[in-house]
Amino acid sequence: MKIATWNVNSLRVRLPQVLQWLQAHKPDLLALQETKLEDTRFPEADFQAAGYHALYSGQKTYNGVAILARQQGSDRVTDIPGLDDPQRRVLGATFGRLRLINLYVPNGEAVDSPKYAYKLDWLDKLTGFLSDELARHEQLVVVGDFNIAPDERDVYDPLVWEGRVLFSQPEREAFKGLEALGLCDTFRLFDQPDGSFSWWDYRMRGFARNLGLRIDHVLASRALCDACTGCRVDKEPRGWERPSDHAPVVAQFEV
DNA sequence: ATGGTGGATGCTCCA
Repeated sequence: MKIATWNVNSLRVRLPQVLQWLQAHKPDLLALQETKLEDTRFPEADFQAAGYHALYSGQKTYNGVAILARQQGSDRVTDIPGLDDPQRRVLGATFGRLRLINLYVPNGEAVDSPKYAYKLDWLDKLTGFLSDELARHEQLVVVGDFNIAPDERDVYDPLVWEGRVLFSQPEREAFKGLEALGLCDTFRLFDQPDGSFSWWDYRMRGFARNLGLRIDHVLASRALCDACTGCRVDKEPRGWERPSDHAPVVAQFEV
């Protein structure tokens, strides 16, 4: 089972790239974030033609999540229980025995912003939700744009980023709280090249200089961590013409 | 010098 996550920053713009990537890598599941499309505008027929079922929870202009899957999904969920949030950032579904939760965690803007408080509250509610999901599903995978770089290796310059949004201690503690539930960061189960990132700012030639952060993750329950045979960032699409600012992260499971 | 770049929207917000 190959599972991937990719913040596409507008599916309208990136649709040809997503279709090309699907053809090349043939994942069983691909989770997308920042589709920025209302559900009525979702290009379902294009994905059907490529051999994928689509689940989506979108909104105009901002946010929006989707799951492309080789098999049909069931038990779709689009909200964190107890969190009344019009922003479309959550999409979960069950595929066979495997439960997938796709997240677009709030960015937070800056540590002194109201959006940062919203982010921390969102992560707190998420933790409760995922605790329940873990109790229900032995095979749970939680993927997406977490907008958190978990440790020093995940930022190009830890000193520059210390205390800043995406790398602040409360955010990293929230990430550790997810790990404490029994979710592992599959990327760190394997040796990785230094300077492995999943997002590079469009500005200041960030990608060309590898000034990036690793904020897109594939977390898995214990049973699936034991069955994980690899996890890597596919930097290639970030180098394409008119790219998303994020690269796909791909994990392989022997299930 | 609070920049710089990209996406969607529509005289600006979000990342």
